Amino acid sequence: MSSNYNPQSIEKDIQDKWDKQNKYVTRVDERKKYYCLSMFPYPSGKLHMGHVRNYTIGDVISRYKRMRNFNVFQPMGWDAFGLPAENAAIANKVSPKEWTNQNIENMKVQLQSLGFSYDWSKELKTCEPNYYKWEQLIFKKLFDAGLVYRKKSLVNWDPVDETVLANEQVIDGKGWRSGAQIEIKEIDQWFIKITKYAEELLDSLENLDWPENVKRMQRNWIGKSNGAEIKYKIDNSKEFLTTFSTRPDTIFGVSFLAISPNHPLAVNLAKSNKEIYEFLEKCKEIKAAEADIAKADKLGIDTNIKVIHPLTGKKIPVWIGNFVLLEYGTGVVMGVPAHDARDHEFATKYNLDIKQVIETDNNDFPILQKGKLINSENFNGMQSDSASNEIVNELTKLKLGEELIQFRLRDWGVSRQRYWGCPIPVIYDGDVPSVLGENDIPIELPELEENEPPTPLSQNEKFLKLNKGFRRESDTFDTFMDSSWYYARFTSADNEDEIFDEKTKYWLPVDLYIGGIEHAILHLLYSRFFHKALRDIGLVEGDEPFKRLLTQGMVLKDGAKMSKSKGNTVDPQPYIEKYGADTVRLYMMFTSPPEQSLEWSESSVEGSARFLKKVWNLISARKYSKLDGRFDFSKEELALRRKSHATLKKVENDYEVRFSFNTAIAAIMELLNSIPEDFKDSMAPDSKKYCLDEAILFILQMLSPIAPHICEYLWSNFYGEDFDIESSWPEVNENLLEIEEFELIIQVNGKVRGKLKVNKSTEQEEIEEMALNVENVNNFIGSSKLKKTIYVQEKLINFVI
RNA sequence: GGGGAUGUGGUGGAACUGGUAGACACGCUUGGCUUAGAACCAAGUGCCGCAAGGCGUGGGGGUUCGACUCCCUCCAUCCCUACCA
Repeated sequence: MSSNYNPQSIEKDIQDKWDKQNKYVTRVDERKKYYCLSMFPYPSGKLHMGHVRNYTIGDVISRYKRMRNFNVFQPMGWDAFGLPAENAAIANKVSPKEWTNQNIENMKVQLQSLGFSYDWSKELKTCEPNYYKWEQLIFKKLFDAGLVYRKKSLVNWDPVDETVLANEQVIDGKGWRSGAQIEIKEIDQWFIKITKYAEELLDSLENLDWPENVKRMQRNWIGKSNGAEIKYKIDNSKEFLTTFSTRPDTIFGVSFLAISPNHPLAVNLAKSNKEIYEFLEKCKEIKAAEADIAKADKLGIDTNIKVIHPLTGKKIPVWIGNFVLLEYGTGVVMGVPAHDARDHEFATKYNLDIKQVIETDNNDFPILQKGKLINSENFNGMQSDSASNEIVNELTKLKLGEELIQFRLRDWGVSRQRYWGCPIPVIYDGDVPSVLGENDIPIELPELEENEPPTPLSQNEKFLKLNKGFRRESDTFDTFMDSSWYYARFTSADNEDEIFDEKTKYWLPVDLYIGGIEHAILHLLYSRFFHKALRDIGLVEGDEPFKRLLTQGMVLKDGAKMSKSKGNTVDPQPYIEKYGADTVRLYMMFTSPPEQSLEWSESSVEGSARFLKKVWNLISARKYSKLDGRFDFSKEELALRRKSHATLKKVENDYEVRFSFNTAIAAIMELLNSIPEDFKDSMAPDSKKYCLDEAILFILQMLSPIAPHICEYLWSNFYGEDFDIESSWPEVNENLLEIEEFELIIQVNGKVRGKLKVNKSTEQEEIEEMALNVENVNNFIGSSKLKKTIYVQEKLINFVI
């Protein structure tokens, strides 16, 4: 007699068995490899449902691929450096290291209790010298390759705490702890030349098997634009102001130039002009995040400097505008109020000229579309595109401009003024930096004393001070550095002597990368760049790190992304304890398709638990009958077999092509529901038993990637221990899928008025006649004349009257 | 401000290529079982309507024999915006 389904005990047993067998420790072998990677977590404390969703998707695919005889590598590790550890350290008086390691321990136990088939022998933590020494080596190699440089750049400065703040730590322009008005400050920082790879990063998106929306976001972010550089001579000076514009055709509509508050000219003017000085001070109160700058009121101040228009020779005023970014283009914008929305807003506010130079029917400024030029001297009557060419030619002749391709993408600033990060391996002799090489690394992060709060390394004299007046670099790396190459290090994480090895060659690239859509741009772009740079310094092969990408939608709680810092996380633990890991996994996969964002709700967890119970009740007390399948099956028996095979076909497609786990589960539920009662009777004839056995085997195999514990348990009980469910996948018998009848939908004027079972071999004429004779259809057509009849093969017929 | 998504019953969602809207679940209703409850089983369940039928995929408009699906427009929500990860 069967006992009740008790997930807690069987899950523990099955997991112990896997452990004992080292089942998921992976080795290079002759099978086809499949590297399935889920984005490693920041160890924030506990798992939340967003993690569970992400990691269940990865595990389902890994397990499925294993059943299809792939050599699957699925590692897991920790993105262990970062700001929250420092915050926690200050709040709770534990060192960032201790806090992080404790969190890792907790989260690892949770991951293991969910039964994810990770190869833990390759676990890595980015906060260990063992990992970051290689990052320091990479930095040295990038430096030697000419990809690293230093330049001044802006940070949010808290004048009270005397620290640099992350954008997240600035709330309404105030420091989150001190409450002080922040100010934008310029400091020296390290940059990596990602822009050198802009063109390649753009071009090689083409062939990636990534979701179109992610590719689109990356394309827009890189932002290649064709335009021209145009020089405006400063009146009464030999200097020029250079602008970049994608619309040189509107050059006759320029009525002002706007320069960034951080532009050297503006900074210079502020030294002798009190009003400008005050304006710049005011601009410093807006935090250095693009969204904040863009949303701030557009403010400007006239510098009283004029420039000479390169084609008309007219004098044009130069303004300072708080919306102009120094980092993008030249930090100077040519203002064309009639044909640019932002310029229009600015000009209206400050009463600057608005001059129309493109003809349109209505004069609703701004007019953004291209068209025929007016008010443009010799260029009147030309169309925008050819006018742009002609104008650029003219400017080139005058040596006042030239055609230019510009990218929106900016170089990557990797300096952070923090404690809990990878030290940048540099020492200074006075102001002169040298990047340390292989023999001098790792530069280890200094340990903190008991109860010592973490302060930026710049305040740690013991660490900074070296012999003979040398000093260490006090900045640490952006944590995006850590996560930009971990996918490669996983393959050789057990190798202490080399950064990468033979295994790296075997496993890379990642065949499927799974993670949150919020990483669509930064993390994924930095990793793609790193891979190309690592390739060019001879450390890896191939052009791209991630062959295929699956971006899961966010798990929301109270309408916002679930995250520790927002304090709206939902811990899976109580659910695992109440229902078991299989139910939690099943529920997360069933409740919505992976790419969609999902508002957390537990309302139907019960349904998932109920389904597994049904599976248990059907199978736990049965044994496989070992029949050979040579029967003359009845219609009913064939129907069940057809359902089994059709479900298998659908599930294969859902797992492999569509990543649509909710529909796969629904199909398996349907199959289970469709088994007639009399097939389950112990006295049922062998032919029925055979069909039932087939359905049971299929259900267990199809479900096991999602609910591996219960399926493995039931499988060995039903089928026997000698054959592992993980090394088996059934085959679809296409012959069984053939049907001789189909249901015809009959429409009148596009509305369904009847249905009819029709034999597949029936001719169209006969079908029309049969359809017209259906009583309800006849009622609707009555004596009306048929205008048109549309027949869709084996599907539908529509009579238009 | 810019970029990317999403919007379907009371709820999560399905409809894969323009062809039956609401699969599969949750919830709810009724009945069975039970001393009672839980669990389980059976039937029903988009809305309006006694019915015939009509209406219905965020709002408005369009293309089509036919639109959740394509086009235009508006609205709402979420994510990213280079120092949260």
